Amino acid sequence: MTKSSQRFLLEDVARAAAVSTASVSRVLNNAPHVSERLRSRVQAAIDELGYVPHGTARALATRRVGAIAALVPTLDNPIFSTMIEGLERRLKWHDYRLLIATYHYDLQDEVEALRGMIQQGVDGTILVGHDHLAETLRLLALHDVPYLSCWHATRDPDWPTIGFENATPACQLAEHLVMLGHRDIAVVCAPTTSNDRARARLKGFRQALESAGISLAPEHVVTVEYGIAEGSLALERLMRLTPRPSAILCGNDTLAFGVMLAAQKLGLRIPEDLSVTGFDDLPQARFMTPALTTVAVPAADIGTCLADTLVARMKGQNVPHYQQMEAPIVIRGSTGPAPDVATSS
Amino acid sequence: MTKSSQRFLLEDVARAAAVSTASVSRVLNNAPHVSERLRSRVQAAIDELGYVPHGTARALATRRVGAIAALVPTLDNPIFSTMIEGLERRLKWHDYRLLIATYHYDLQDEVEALRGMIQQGVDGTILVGHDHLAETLRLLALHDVPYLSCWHATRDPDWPTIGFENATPACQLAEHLVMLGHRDIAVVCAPTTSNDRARARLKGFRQALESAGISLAPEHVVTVEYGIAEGSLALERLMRLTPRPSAILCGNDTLAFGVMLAAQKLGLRIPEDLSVTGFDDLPQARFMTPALTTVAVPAADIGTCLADTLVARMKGQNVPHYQQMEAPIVIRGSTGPAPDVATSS
DNA sequence: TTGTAGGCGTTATCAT
DNA sequence: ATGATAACGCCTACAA
Repeated sequence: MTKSSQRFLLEDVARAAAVSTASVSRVLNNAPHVSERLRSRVQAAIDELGYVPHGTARALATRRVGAIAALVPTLDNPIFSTMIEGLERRLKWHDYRLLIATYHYDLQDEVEALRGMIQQGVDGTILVGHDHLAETLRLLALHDVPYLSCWHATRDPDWPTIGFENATPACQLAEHLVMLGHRDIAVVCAPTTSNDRARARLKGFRQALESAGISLAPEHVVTVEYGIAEGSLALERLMRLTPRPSAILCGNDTLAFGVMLAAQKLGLRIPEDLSVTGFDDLPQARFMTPALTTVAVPAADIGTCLADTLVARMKGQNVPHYQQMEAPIVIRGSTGPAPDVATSS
Repeated sequence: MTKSSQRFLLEDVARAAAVSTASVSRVLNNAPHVSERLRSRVQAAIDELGYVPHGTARALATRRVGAIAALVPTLDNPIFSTMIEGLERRLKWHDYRLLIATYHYDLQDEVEALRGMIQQGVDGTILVGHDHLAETLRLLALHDVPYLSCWHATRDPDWPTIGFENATPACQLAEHLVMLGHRDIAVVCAPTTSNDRARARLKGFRQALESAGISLAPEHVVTVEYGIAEGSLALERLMRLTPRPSAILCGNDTLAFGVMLAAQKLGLRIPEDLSVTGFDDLPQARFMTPALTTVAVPAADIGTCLADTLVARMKGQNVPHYQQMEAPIVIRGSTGPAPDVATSS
């Protein structure tokens, strides 16, 4: 009934097996040059005592913790939790634990979180996107923590990354609308400060429209926080414009849901009166009525790939600095010919 | 250009400030009995060298890691990622890091994950639900790791918990349907093995119906995996029954979405031809057409409360063994009078 | 108030 | 192949 629930130490195992602590350690880490006789004797002692190695002590001696950190903007966006799922599963497979911190798009918070993780002791770090404070990079370098960024496609020597193009599919979505005859096109996007992905998508939209000779007026770009209700508000604002846009490009699926809802509430038919696009391809996108035209972001695959690549890098293996995954647009029922075209035909 | 990027140690700070390592340590942990003069001198040295304490070494000496583990079934269900969000934010506030592992409703996997966490060294653990293997409890006790369970309302001396009733609101939902005149009621639920929450909900449904004199025949209970498509399949199966059920109780919102979609596809109007209920109150529930009648699960609050309570417990404070939160039913448009009633009136 | 020295539980470098 | 023993980096009695 002692206060400290006497757990056993490596030393106890050594004593029980009548060998040295070094030998126990060797068995534990199945090092070479261990006789089968000794191994089994030690193993028996381990089993009998129910000995569990002390991770912290091991970490101190090894200078390897067995954990990596993931710093993500938020987990409330399913696209990130899906990525984390993939990451965690694969890390577990590699026998690494996952530490998580969120910073809600506040890059200073990201720095603090990173500082905490480094102090905690992590063997590697995953960051989202290309927008970070200089301090972030400095910390990473100072403590030479292996790291990887993701979700963007910027080739930057400072930022090894596993990502996808945000601008390109955004561009394709806009071209798709243009091809359908739309000329009055508006954009609903997430705040672009500290969010290169949102910026890249907006840039893609803009670029495609401009090469089609369509300029995106400031009042045609509405920036709102993430959320269904927010998307609805954005549409209501856009529908007060004259002429009304015939198509809405949304920065993500959730905003698109909000836009579609508001449209229905306004009596607008989709896609006959209004075309809508999203970005992410959340599970429900294909089930909406009509199904949402969007971009399929390989969230789970990115998570898996991040795990494999970071582990390889931590092992000192040479891994590609830049890995790009496909983020194809998927065209569904929420986009259709522009009303004018339909009418005038 | 040495291999090891010379980071500074506490010893270096001591030397730079011309004090003992003990003094530096005292400043670091702002212990009492430190003169202001010494403190500022040490602080200056710390700042100048950019010294960061070595968490692992500190953990070994202190026997306190500054991290807690959360073992959740999955992160692909938004209800859990929302809880994790709340948990992580609050833990950060308490200056704790969060380790995450998922076990996909495989309790043996949960044990393995827990073992990993304990070995890793965590100061506390969060578990979901009341269904666990005996080994889970044994590990927790053996290593006396403070722990908390959540999401259920079972009063069990072994399981301190912060949760809510699953059966009660399920019951209320069923009663609500009965009150609306429904007699042919079916249930679509998630697999109940290793999932006490799903079981409790099913039990609540069943209980309410039975006290209304309605028996839930086996073919009226369809069990499917989590997912929208799965919900749709379940409804298709149920609609082959004669007579067709006039109301569907779903184990969670996602299944309910699937059910509603399939219903629409079959030309059934909701709620005129079919009433549908969910459980969770995901963000989109209120935005569906019609809006979903469901149960509002306080996911984020649970996360916050878990953090506060676990931290208090780790500090040795006396905390309630059992905390219950409200999970009120919210009645919306997806439920309405039974067709027969409407017709016969 | 400040300093000295031993300990936290493993690993890893030497010998043997 | 196995065994001593010195790190690993910090905390904390205990001493001054």
